[in-house]
Amino acid sequence: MKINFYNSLTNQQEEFKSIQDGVVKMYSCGPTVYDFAHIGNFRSFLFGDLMRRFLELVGYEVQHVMNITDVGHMVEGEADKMLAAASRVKENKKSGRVPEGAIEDPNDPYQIADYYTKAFLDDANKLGYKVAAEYPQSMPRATDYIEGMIKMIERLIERGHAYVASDGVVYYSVESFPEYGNLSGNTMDKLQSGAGGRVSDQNQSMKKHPADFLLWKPDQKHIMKWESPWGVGYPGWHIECSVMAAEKLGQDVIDIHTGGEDLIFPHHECEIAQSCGCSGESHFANYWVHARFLFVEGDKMSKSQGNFYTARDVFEGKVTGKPVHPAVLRFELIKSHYRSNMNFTKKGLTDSANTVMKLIELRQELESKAEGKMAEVDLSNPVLNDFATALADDLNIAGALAVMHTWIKSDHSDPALSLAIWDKMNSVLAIAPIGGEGVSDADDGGSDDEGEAMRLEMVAAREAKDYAKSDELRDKLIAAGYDVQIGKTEVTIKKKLA
RNA sequence: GGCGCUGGAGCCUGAUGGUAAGGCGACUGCCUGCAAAGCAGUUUUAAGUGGGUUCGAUUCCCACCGGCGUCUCCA
Repeated sequence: MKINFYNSLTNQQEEFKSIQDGVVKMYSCGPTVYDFAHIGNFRSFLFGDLMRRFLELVGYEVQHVMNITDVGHMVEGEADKMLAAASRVKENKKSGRVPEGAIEDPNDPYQIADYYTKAFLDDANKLGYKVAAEYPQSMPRATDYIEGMIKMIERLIERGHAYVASDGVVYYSVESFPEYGNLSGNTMDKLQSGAGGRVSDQNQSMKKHPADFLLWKPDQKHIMKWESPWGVGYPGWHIECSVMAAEKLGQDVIDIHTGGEDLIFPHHECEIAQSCGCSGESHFANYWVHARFLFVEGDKMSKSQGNFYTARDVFEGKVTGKPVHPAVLRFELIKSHYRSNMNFTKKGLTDSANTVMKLIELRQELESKAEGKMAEVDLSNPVLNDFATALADDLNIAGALAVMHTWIKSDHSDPALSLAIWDKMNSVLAIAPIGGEGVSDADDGGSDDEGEAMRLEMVAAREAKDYAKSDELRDKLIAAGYDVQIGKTEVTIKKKLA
């Protein structure tokens, strides 16, 4: 099957070929762990997950690594991120968002990072992020790789790509790497120093070139610091990804590197400069694939706008007023193309809930009809072939979903076959539980005691032909988030997914 | 200003040089005590603007306009 991805490096769709036959090595830039991850973060992460799962569907063995950034990097002119996190944690403890006892000492950055790392893994797991669910060893933490970063910096100095400035700071010399700017288009002559308004002139004076970026900063006072040949201090932001990608994936050139579009410059540009500067190879990753940003109800998501949602905000019902099943959020976040700005809306969420419910019900129906039988199916199956072919076209998810919708409506006279097709599609979509997947099925269509009590009361009322009472109970159940169906003699209720 | 992406019905969107497909929603009917769900049907003047190529352009090309990202915190 011919697979195309849009490569940010060349600004065009390219046919995908892996370096090693049948194996794909991919790296995704992960979260910084000094706050809960938001739905925008997850849109980008889940796009990487979708890509991974698609590649597996078509037969690749995928080695997917995602880092956890737990080093508090210095932000010029602002407080250190970990220090900022410390004060936020103190506030969150007061408000109860961070439970009592979860972080004993908010002034200990390791405890903060550890807490938010666990929270992230928990969210990612619920959302069916395969690496978090099944390969936690492929999620390295930056603080465990300081030694490797120091080695890479030493090698970059040896090879003439880095220098120690007069203030003791180690910088990467962009002029030593003519390819700098190939990914972002921000070549050295075009870079307008400080056009983004984030650079202070002060820190520029020690550099050989304004675009030179930091590799190691000696700083005794920094909240997280390590010994190094250049004094006690901390590493630059970009070096961790170069080091962890090489160490975890075991080679200098990898197949795919993903991330949010904002990471193209400077982060990914700098990663390329570091990795290639160190290895001498012409490429760090052969395919750079970036996800567009997410909007909320047509606006940019921002804390000041009040439309800033973490994944757990959505789960807990802070967006819709009702709890949302993680599978619904996952589906909502992956159902639009990764290179378009998706618009996250309440309506979209309820739409997704309907689709997810429909799929789950179809599977339950197929399962009971199949009576334990399961067919073997592969991509020679026309439905799956159409599904995979759509995704092979730069992850055309809408096309794949169109295939799926058509298939749902089609004839399912061979339930064992349909079940197998369903599971194959779901191995990519991961919106409902199949053996060992990350999404819990605890509340898929079930009901709790309170709902059950109301249901029984309703049945009794109906036997007594007390329709007023029956209707009242029905309204209550609906308000409590149930779908209520009244049959000839029975009443069934189902917890809605969103 | 540079570089890059993007523009379709109420919403999300597929394919496509020749009738623009599907999903959601909405509406109607069957069903129901009434609903819901399900099934059937309806939702027919939907492609930012202006040029160009063409017998014919939503599709290819150019310009413009709008939206978005980036230009040293960032998914």
